[in-house]
Amino acid sequence: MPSKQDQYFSKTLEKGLSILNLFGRENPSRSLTEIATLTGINKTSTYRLVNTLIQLGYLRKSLNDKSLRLGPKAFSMGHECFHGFDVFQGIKPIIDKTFFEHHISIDSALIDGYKLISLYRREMPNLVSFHLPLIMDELYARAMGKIVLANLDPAALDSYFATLAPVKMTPHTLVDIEDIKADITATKTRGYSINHMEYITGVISIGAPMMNLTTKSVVGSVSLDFPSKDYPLEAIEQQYIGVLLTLAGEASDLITNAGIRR
Amino acid sequence: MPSKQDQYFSKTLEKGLSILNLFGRENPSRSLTEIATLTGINKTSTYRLVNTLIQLGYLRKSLNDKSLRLGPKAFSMGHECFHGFDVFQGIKPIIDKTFFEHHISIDSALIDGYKLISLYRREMPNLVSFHLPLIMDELYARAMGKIVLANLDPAALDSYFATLAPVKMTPHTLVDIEDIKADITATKTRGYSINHMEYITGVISIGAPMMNLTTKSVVGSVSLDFPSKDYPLEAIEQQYIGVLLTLAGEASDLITNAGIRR
DNA sequence: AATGTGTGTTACTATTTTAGTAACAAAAGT
DNA sequence: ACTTTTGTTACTAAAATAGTAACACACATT
Repeated sequence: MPSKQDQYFSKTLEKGLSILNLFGRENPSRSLTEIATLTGINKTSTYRLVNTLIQLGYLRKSLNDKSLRLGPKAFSMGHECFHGFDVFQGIKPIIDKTFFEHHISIDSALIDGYKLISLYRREMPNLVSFHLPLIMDELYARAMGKIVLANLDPAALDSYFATLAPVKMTPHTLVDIEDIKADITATKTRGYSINHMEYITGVISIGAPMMNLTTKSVVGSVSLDFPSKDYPLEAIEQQYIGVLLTLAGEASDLITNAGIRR
Repeated sequence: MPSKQDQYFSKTLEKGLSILNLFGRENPSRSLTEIATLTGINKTSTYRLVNTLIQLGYLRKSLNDKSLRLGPKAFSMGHECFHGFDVFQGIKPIIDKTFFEHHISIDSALIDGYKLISLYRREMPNLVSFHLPLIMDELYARAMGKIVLANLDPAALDSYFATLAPVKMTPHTLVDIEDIKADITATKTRGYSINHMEYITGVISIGAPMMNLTTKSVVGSVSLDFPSKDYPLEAIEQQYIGVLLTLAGEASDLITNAGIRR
């Protein structure tokens, strides 16, 4: 008898994908028992699913036949899923236009859980060329993260703070939970977020949300990034808030038309 | 009773992944029936799997609730699978080293079926900046493709030719099947492949295989690319075959150590 | 407005697959 | 040599999927 919950939902597929999602740049290699405990799937089923992924080329065993790693098929599928994502193609011209018009560094990202996935970015040479991670955890310390937090519903925000352990990355990073909460509240009323060298010394950013205008929920954000030595915060706020909000509006239109939800 | 074939293989997961693989840059949008016919999965099961992928965020429905597209979760997983693939990280320094030592354009790719997936590339400014596709179908017209074909076992090569419909991309492109077969044979005895403006006018390339030295099977290839106006073919062959084969050897070592198979 | 066609969705069970326990083998660590 | 851990296999109850068929809905044609 099928589960009453949802007959038209495949738990097996969900489990298989959850296994694949355990692998990434931070975790290139995992063992079978590790996978079983992390996913909560029993060992036999884990073995079956992992074996399937191996046979299909999504995973492979290391030479010593122990640890598992991503296989070439995962690489090629990743390729396609990344470049085939139409929003990625759609946001390019929007960001490029603003980039060439105003000559400022721009970044954009989508939410996945409590992480931000870098969508597309353009960088000016005047910015300290920082190798930004493509997956960002530190929502509390980044303009793109703050504006997302400010637009989450209270329940989601609470569960974010429940497990948050802030790390001081620069002298300006806020690490006290109450300070961060106050900052988020201020961000909410302000309508855009400010990151004053809290993530990288010498970089000031302002962020605005990408909203799905139909569901009225935040699905990502955009930011403008400036070298602090050439751009004092006051000057940025005077000159670039309009640019930021226009850009965010265009991005939100794209998101809404594409029907992206969280 | 479980299937006698393999109790430790999940067909459901295989089907779910095959659905996800139908999407990509060439095919950003598909319908349910299209998916069902392409995969050969019956409509109900397709519906279940697609529904699962939607609920998990890997797919989404367009606004008119008809066609399906990749979702943000596919994008983020793609990201991770792409950048988390250790061979991608491993080949970078190898190619970079050769690039800075010899100042030539270099490309590398892995096989997936009868396609080449671009792995990592460095390009010199002197090369006509061609936006190469990241997934390459025209194996017969590219140096990286030819050397792969030359190293396939006869059966695989036959099935490649069985469905091949060559397209003339430049005046030099070989489109007669017999010509192509002869070229592959010549490539095999030569040990490296030559592409003399068959893919892009003005670009000459030489290619060598990335081999898994344990299984003695080809898993990808590397190529050196030159602008034909500065580099006649003879000069390239005199000067760069050694560089190419050294590079291919290093790449093969990497592949073998990583245990990449086809 | 009526009709037909295609597409997505749901209902219903036979059939197949998966979960879970347990046992075993092979490494790895002590 | 012994213990512990990790991967693999056997077995069957329990659960999920496949397949058929019917239905609803939109769109196009008449």
